[in-house]
Amino acid sequence: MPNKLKKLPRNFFNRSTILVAHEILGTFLVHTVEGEQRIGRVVEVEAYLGPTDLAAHTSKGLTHRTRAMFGPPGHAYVYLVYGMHTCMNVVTEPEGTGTAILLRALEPVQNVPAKTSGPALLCKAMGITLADYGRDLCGDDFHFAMDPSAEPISVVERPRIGVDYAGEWAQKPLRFYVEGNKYISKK
DNA sequence: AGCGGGATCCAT
DNA sequence: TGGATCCCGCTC
Repeated sequence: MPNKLKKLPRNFFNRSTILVAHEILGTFLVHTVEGEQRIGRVVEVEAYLGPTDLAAHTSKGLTHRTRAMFGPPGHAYVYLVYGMHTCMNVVTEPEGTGTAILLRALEPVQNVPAKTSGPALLCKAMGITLADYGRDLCGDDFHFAMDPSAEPISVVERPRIGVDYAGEWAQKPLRFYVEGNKYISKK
């Protein structure tokens, strides 16, 4: 268990997406579900760099679905994939930029009832659904927090998963994870 | 109005 | 390796 946690302010997210992707690793996602705090430590993420990034949903421009990803930083962009799974992103950079960070794996910390390795599995385990689309991530019941006394971590950079359709963008090292962590979704 | 595909997961 | 399963975005 971590020591005292300090909630991340909105300006944490209003910075370069790649920087935020690095720095969000090792922080804690806190979600209160039915009065109970579920906590998972972020160990794997991917950066999606906006309309020029052919792997990003915002490369199709502003649509009903991508509205939240073009919204202000520090909010949740949740979407449905393959007709049955939900994935969660954290919106970064100023409103209108269309950048976000996909959560790919958490390390269970507290009140986490199921597997958290994989973007859809972690949503299920943390109780995140499409109802959380566009939700503020700087509130009491849904936020990220850091342990100021935590040891530094080593970050591994790899190509993103499942974006082979994105041409040269598929090769860019925009997947980041905590080196050696047991809960990484894929090798 | 219809069609094809997807930032996944699990069983085979 | 393929099936589940449905919303989105594009085309007709």
